[in-house]
Amino acid sequence: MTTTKDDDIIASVLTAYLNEHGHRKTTERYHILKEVYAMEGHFNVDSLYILMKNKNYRVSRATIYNTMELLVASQLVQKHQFRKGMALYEPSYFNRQHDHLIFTDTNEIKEFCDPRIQHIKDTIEKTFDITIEKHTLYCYARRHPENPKEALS
Amino acid sequence: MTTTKDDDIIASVLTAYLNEHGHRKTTERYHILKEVYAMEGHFNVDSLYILMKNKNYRVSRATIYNTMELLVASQLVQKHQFRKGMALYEPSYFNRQHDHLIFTDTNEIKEFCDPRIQHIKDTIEKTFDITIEKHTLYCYARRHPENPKEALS
DNA sequence: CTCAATGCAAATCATTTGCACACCC
DNA sequence: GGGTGTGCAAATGATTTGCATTGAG
Repeated sequence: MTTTKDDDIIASVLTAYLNEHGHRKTTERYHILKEVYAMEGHFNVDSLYILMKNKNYRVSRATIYNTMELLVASQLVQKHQFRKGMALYEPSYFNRQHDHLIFTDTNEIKEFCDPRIQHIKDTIEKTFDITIEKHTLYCYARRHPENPKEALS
Repeated sequence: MTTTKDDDIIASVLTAYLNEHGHRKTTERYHILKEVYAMEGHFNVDSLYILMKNKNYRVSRATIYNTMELLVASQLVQKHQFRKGMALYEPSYFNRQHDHLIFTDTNEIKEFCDPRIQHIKDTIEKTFDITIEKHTLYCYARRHPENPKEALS
């Protein structure tokens, strides 16, 4: 959920990015950005495509794929590959850095923040003398264990 | 690199798993297991397939895919999706739990162990009252920064 | 003997690409 | 106007699936 003001902010972030990189400011790019930020939770390209088609936007999957790449590059969106198959995306401008807990049986995804991950990254950067550009920490769990008896022990 | 003794150990682990799950102990499964453990570093299905073809094994990609799934299920192998495209695998029986640092420009992959990741997992398990079955922590960095000047600052 | 497992080739499916047209600069 | 970006449809590529055949139990 974003307000009109929020929409203005993210649009200006995109504009800055497009200007800086000499890309055109097409209407499609702004439409996609708006709808991305209207999505709830994590979503895939196809669900966004269907949604926009239903709203009578004239848009193609190809353009959505292209635009998602720009949105990821401009830090407005994060892309995830939690499992095989399609990638999932999430708007990231108003959220602070978080990691993910994936329930493999219900497909639920929960987010968590733990400051210790940053400490680990700091150590790695010093150890290898590099700069970490991004990280992904995915924890996989199951809500309903295959063997309930084992789960109790 | 594995010794003959190591090969016996991993073969017996596979045997135990196949018995326990009522799967047949086919020669292909043991051949694939042996060659998997002879691979250096992380590898993909196709490189394993080519290698086995060159060694004159009669094997198909389909069988390798099926067998890799068994090897992952039996904890003998770990599967990774570091980037889009093909999955990478690594034998895991003789290695202790580690995480990965991926260099996006050189495709190099380094491993590291940090005990704090276990502490994070412990916290998540308590917070959500669940059992984490596995996790992946991938840190992405670049050896040769796009903008060397920025890298210095 | 029987049915799970194999090899092969065709099918799948998310994503990418080629191309003619549209519209941002 | 010129060329980047778009929509559409066809291509791609890793993985999966169907099916006739093989071989483990």
